[in-house]
Amino acid sequence: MILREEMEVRYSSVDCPLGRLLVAATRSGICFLSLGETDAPLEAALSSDYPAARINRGPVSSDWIEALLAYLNGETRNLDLPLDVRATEFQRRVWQQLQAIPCGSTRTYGEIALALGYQLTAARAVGRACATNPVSLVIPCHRAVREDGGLGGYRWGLDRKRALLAHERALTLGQAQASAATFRLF
DNA sequence: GCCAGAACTCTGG
DNA sequence: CCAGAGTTCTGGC
Repeated sequence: MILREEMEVRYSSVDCPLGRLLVAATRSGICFLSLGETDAPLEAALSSDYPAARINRGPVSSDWIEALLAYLNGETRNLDLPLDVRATEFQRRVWQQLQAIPCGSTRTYGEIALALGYQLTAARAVGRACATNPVSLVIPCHRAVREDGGLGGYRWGLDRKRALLAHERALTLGQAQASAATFRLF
């Protein structure tokens, strides 16, 4: 990930249906999100992505955290939160495509490549751009899947990707309550 | 700059 | 079904 000197990052972590959720933000928006079992690896991932930033545990907008939890609890389907992420032009275009995928559906890496005007073979590069998305959930990289029906990969664990897609599918079918109640990993 | 390696996809055996 | 090649981009050296 790109480093920005003198960047001030605060982070906070909470329990959520998928385990631990770490939210990191600058003054202007969310710059990093991670999901895992325990805080330690999530903190390590944060510093690894922002090696030059001044990172401290501290208050993060409760509105943002509430919005994320509401989404994970099936109370809302859209996440429209301010972001503060650095990206190459290509990444920005891919991430924009990801955000255009409606909750409950998916696109293949190849479809995204074509939508951007590239050859189908650019799918691999699209996968790379998805993999380096620093703000999962808000930029829904879990909605990108393989052409052959496979899930592809997920930085925070394929079980979470699978759970997120099942959750969103259920939400779309109007089974929010059922989904919220059964949202689990294994 | 150059290079190896990707969260891919298609082809051929 | 598996191996290999082709495409496009990125991070590290």
